Amino acid sequence: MSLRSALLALLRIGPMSGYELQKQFSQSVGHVWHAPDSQIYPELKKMANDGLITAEEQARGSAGMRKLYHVTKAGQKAFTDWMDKPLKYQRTRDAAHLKAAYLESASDGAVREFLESHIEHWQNELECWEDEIAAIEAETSPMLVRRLAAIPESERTTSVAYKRFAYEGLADRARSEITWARRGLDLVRELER
Amino acid sequence: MSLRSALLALLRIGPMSGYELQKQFSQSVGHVWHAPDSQIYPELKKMANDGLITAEEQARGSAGMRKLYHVTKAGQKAFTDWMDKPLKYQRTRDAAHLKAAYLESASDGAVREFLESHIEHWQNELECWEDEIAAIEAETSPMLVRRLAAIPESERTTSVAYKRFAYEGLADRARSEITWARRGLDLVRELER
DNA sequence: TTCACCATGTAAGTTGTTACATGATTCC
DNA sequence: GGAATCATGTAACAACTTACATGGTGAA
Repeated sequence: MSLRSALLALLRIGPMSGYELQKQFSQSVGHVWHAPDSQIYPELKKMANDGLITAEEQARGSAGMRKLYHVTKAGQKAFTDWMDKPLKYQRTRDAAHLKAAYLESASDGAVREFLESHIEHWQNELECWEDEIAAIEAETSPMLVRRLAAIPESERTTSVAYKRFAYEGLADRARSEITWARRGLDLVRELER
Repeated sequence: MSLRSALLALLRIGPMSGYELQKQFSQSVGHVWHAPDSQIYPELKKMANDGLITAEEQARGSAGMRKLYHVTKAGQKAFTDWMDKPLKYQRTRDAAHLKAAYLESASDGAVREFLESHIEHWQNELECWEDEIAAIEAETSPMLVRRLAAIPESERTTSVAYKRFAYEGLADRARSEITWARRGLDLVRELER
């Protein structure tokens, strides 16, 4: 259901094609909720079937085609319903921490490599999110600018504040993972003695 | 592949039935990697087919039955291979932060409820993990005790240290989520003015 | 003309969710 | 005799992954 909500959230900014949505999912929103194109196109079709969006078919050139999706009233409602109803939390499934619990069974080099690549992974994530925060603050994020233009002035502060808040949470998480893995490297050194 | 590795990790402690494994997945390991029984039983069958484990059938009473699963050499290898090869990180899919980014579209009460239930959720998780850490330190965790009895003394410190390290990472994450959501509640108050 | 980008998908397989389904044993 | 717990699954569905498959447009 979250993919659907993420798509609705983007389409509420303005009508978009599957391709444009897909671009967003490989950039901005994609850093919060990832989805490949092979999931996006079928989902859009299903959403159109369910009446949440409508496809406006446009010709491009002589033979090219594209479908611009618009959110319907039912779609708006589906989105605000999702916003207003409590989130269902998934039970934990954390491969890195599962592996960490059995690190005594890994070969010497593998432990260090694991921790170092954990740091690298989360440092990349952190960078993405810090860039997003910077773009939000500077209001250079194209989607945010479009969204802000479409809503009354009174809501703009709130909108920016929550977006920033969301990405800060993700950045916090990344920092926490990095700190943890660094402590792991200290632990390895300690255990070696 | 992580479910398989988690099952192998447990079975390396000693032969167990599907039922016992399932119990572990609803307690200790289940707090790191969740799996329902409907996933465990078929996976055990597949693992037996793949030669990673063997089932020892035991009668209980007159008509009762149970299968004790043992790890084979191939299973041992599969586990250490998983330990030694780098983890593939899943791309981010975080419903709570996705929702947070669009909180300006939620009704007034829903924002607070969302943040409060986020805190509640992560406080529950934190409690589980802190209990696990306490059990690891006191060496009262039955699985850990069994494992420690089966390995040479020299490895015991390492084994305990990594287990503790893993759960501390999860606890850190929970704390980070709680701090974030609390900051969110502050933000709501600020925006109300 | 060729390359980057626009544009839209299908297909097969794996993993995970939710609900259903059944029966034995042990302890009180 | 009844409840908790032991014990093992199936079925239908939803979500996600990986790989494949195709063709148009626009600019250098």
